[in-house]
Amino acid sequence: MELAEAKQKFIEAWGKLGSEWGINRTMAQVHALLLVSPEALTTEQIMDALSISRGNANMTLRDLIGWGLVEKQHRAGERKEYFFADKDTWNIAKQVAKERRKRELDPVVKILDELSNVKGDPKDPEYLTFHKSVTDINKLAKNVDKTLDTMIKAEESWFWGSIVKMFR
Amino acid sequence: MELAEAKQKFIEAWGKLGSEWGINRTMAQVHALLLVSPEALTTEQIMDALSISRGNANMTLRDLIGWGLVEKQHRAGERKEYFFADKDTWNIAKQVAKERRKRELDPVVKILDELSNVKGDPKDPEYLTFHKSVTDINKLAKNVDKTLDTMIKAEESWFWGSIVKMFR
DNA sequence: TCAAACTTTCAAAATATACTGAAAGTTTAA
DNA sequence: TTAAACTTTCAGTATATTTTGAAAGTTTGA
Repeated sequence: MELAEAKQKFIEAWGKLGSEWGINRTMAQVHALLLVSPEALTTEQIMDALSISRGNANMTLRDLIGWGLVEKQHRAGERKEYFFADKDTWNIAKQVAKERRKRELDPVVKILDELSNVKGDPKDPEYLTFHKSVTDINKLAKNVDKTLDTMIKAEESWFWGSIVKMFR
Repeated sequence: MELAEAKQKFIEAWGKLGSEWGINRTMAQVHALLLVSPEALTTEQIMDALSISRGNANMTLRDLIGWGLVEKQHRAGERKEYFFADKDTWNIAKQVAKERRKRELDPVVKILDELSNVKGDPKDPEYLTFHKSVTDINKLAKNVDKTLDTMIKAEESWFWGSIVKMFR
């Protein structure tokens, strides 16, 4: 397989996985493109490589910066902005975990906490089932939350070392 | 807060979380509705509770059964089918992990394996960056894969016990 | 065998999401 | 201060996803 073809496949696969997990396909593709680029790229280059419009490229890059996955680079004597992706897989994973926890998991945990406190007739099966499901899911969500928090604060070596040993 | 209102909030929250993570909102809502129902429900009851069409209810229930989260119940002397959700949070988490691994993660790992083997000029920075990113992500994906596999095979007590102790 | 009771299918419609491109905005250097 | 070089915005458009609902299919009991 040619390198160019392989890059294309990588970009497609990453875009597909992203979209299946609720991340905009184009955003995942731009990220993939930057991941396989040794040099920082300009908006123009990204537009060309992925056949997307200037507006789309601009918004997507802004989002990626917001996720902490990409950064702008300025070069002396140049007006253009260059974009560069952090290539460290562990940083990427941590960053994604951190953002999704904050944006999506934490708000739900907040609601589940409220709903866990709803009082009702302890003889009413409707209430009992509601209460049990909500508190059980709350416990699970809090566990996931705590796990992600630990992961975010952890050192890379911890992940590649101890978790692998543990899970077997 | 009234029980009815609380149920509604739970259904909404679960639907929102689902859609943010690439799961059809209606599917997550039907699941939530069944989770808080002590008794199995008919298609009609689900249609009414969530204001969805018969077709949608039917397809969504079929999907939920496909995910292993819901099962059909038949009652003696009745033509109607009843639907019931497994209420065990641990089973739900395992089931979702299992399906998403199979449907979405494994296919990507397969592609990454192929791309890891693409050969190129070891002096070409384009190749080197591509190769490093792909192999690094492949390692991470395999780790996640292995972790999920262990989780799927693990006992509930293991999860609630040792993982909680570990992450702190 | 019939028809009532129920389930499934899927083309068309509705809705939600993503993208475009041109205009407006900003920065820089002469 | 001007204008070229570049970035940002967002209303309108396009695309993708989800939902509807009526027709077709199936099952059951008389």
